[in-house]
Parts: sequence; structure tokens; C-alpha cells
Amino acid sequence: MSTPHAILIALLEKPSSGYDLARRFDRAIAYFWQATHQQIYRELGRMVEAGWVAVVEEDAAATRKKVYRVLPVGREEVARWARETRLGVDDRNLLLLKLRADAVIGPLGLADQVRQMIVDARERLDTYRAIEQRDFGAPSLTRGQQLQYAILKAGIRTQESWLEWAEELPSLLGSGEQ
Amino acid sequence: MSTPHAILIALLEKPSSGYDLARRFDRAIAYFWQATHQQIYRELGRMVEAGWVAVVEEDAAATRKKVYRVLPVGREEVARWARETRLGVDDRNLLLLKLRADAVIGPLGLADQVRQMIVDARERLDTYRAIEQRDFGAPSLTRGQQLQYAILKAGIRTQESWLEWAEELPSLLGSGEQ
DNA sequence: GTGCCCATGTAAGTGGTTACATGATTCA
DNA sequence: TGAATCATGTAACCACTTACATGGGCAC
Repeated sequence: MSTPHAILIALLEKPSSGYDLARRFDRAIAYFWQATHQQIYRELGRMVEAGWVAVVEEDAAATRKKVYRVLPVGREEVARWARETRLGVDDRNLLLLKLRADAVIGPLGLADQVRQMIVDARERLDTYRAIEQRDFGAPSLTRGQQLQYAILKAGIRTQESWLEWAEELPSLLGSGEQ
Repeated sequence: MSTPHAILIALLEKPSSGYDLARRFDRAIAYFWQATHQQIYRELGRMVEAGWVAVVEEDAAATRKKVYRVLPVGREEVARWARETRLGVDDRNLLLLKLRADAVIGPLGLADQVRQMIVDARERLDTYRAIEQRDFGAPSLTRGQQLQYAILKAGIRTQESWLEWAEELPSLLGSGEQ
């Protein structure tokens, strides 16, 4: 949903052409975020309009390649976005994106958001465990029930392992706040 | 992406009105799949056209409520979809959906698909571990590097815990094949 | 009779996907 | 010189989102 911000962050890490961005999104970044070259070119166009990014003019004449860099306004927009948009329990990739932003432009005070996500995730985990107790306590289960239990266990494991990971974050994120 | 199939499976589990479906998608199902009431009504309309579902006429006269049930053609479409569509490494929720289908209409022979996903997930995990070795072996890391490492670790943990879960599946899914 | 939930829809906007299109550079 | 890759775009379609809209049933 935040394609433009994903692109801004990628450009903050390294100014690139649309083509290079597309390749980067196909590799490292793509493991948790994807964008096709059509989206990238469209967003780059819009962000130039908005004054968030600009084409580096140096070698623009030499080749057709257009290298984009982030302008101060764009940088500020990333910070604003990271601070202000709320994250739901399922917005884990958005959190990863925000962490990238924090890594590249410095402490943004994300600790509170992470703590809230942890609270929400614990709540959901409790819900899952309650369902587990209620529906799958029986000694023997039919094939269908075993499968439904497996589906529930997928949810439980996901929450548990995410929580384990997330609980180490707040200290990493530092003091936060201002 | 497979909203119609998600709805079909929900209807196989229990014939419902559009309104009820929306509420069910807001609760249990929603933990890994979501659809708004607008999508649901649209898809129900299309699926009636296609002959996949029909309105149960019994109490249709009594209230405004329209209860839908899945017709044999729709059931067959679910089976076809579960068997034939390929799943990528990241299509975990789609796999859960297929497991629900398998739970409700019986063995569909999904074991091979799961085994392939496991192979792909192991491959990706290896990639992550290679990046870990290469980029984060240093004794001391800057704040930014620690954050990037945390992002990578999120990916590693996710793969590991998913694999642990998935490896128990093939035996549950039974003989498979025909 | 007022407010809330049930119940079903339409309409507009936006973003993502797929297909199409073009031309430059590079290497065999 | 032909093929592959680099590099940037346009166009059409489709799905999802958000907002709007309507009316019945029920409880206080």
C-alpha cells in the first residue's frame, strides 16, 4: 500500500534509476516488498511532480539513464509517514519497511508503535489459544479436524515466533519519543 | 486473489447469506483472509451467474435474507482450483485456504504442493543465512546495521518456524496423488 | 418513535497487473 | 548483424477501497 514510501526508502539507501530500482525490488528488497517497473515509473513520475525526488543531472546527458535522488521534502515525508501511520497486527512488512527507514535516516521513535503491535499480537495469540482449548482438546480428531487444527497451529506459531523477534526490538530502537 | 474460492470454501463449510459471510470473514476466517461485504456481494452475484452457487429458496420468501449454497459445479471448481493452481513461496495464506478446502471436501492430494513449497522455503532460508554470514559476521555493528540485521532475522525466523510447521503436513495430508 | 443492528446493494476513485511498445547498448 | 540486456514508458483491465444509499426488524 505504501509503494511510494518503499521507493523513497530504497532511493535513500542508494540513488538509482527506475530500472535499477526494479531490479533491486526483484532481489533483496523483494523478500518482503514488491513493485513492478510500471508501478515504479509511475510513482517516480508522481514524486517528481510532488517535489519529493529529482533526477541527478550529472550524467543525464551521457546516457538515457535517469538516476533519482531524494530531496529534503521527500526525506521529511518518509519520516512523517513512519511516525504517523498506524500499523495493524498484520502489517508486519510495513513495520519492516519502517525499520529500514529508521536504519537509513536515523531514530524515528518507533518503539511505541512496536510495543503496541506486541500488545495486539499477544491478544490475538490468546484468542487462538482459547480456540485451541475449546475446539481441539478432544483426544482423537477426524482428518478434517486435524487439518483445521493444523491451520490454527500455523497462526499460533506465526504469532509466537513473531513475538519472540519483536520483543527484542524496542531496546534496539533506543529511547524513542522526541 | 482467490476471493471467489475463499467464499466457496466458506459456503461449503456452512451455507450463509452475504451478510453472514461478511461477519464470518470478519472473525475466524479473517485471521488469514479478508473480504469486505462489497466484494462478497459482487462475487456471489457472479457465482450465481456462473452456476457455482444458488440461493436456498426455503425461507427466501419469509425474510429478505438470501442464503447461498454451493452447487456441484462450484464444488468441482474448488477441487480443480486447489489441485491446479501453483503456489509460490509466499503464498502461505493460499495454502491455508487450500487446506480448508481439503478439510471440507476431502483429500485433494495437496502433499506434493506442500513438499514443493518446503523445498522453496529451505532454499530461501539458505539465501538468508548466506547474507547473514556475509554481511553481519562482524563483531560490532552500527545502529543501522543492527536494524538491518533485525530485518533479516525476521525473515530467517519466519522461514524457520513456517518450515517446522509445514514439515508435519504431508503425513497429515495422506497418500495424495490420485 | 428513535436508535441500533440486520441486510443488500451502487458508485467513484485508486492501485496493481498484464500486455504492448520502443529504442539504445553490448557482446558474440 | 543478430540476440540479449538495458532502459523507459503507455494503455487497458480488473480488483479492492471508501463512501453513499436504502429499508426492514426489533428493543427501549
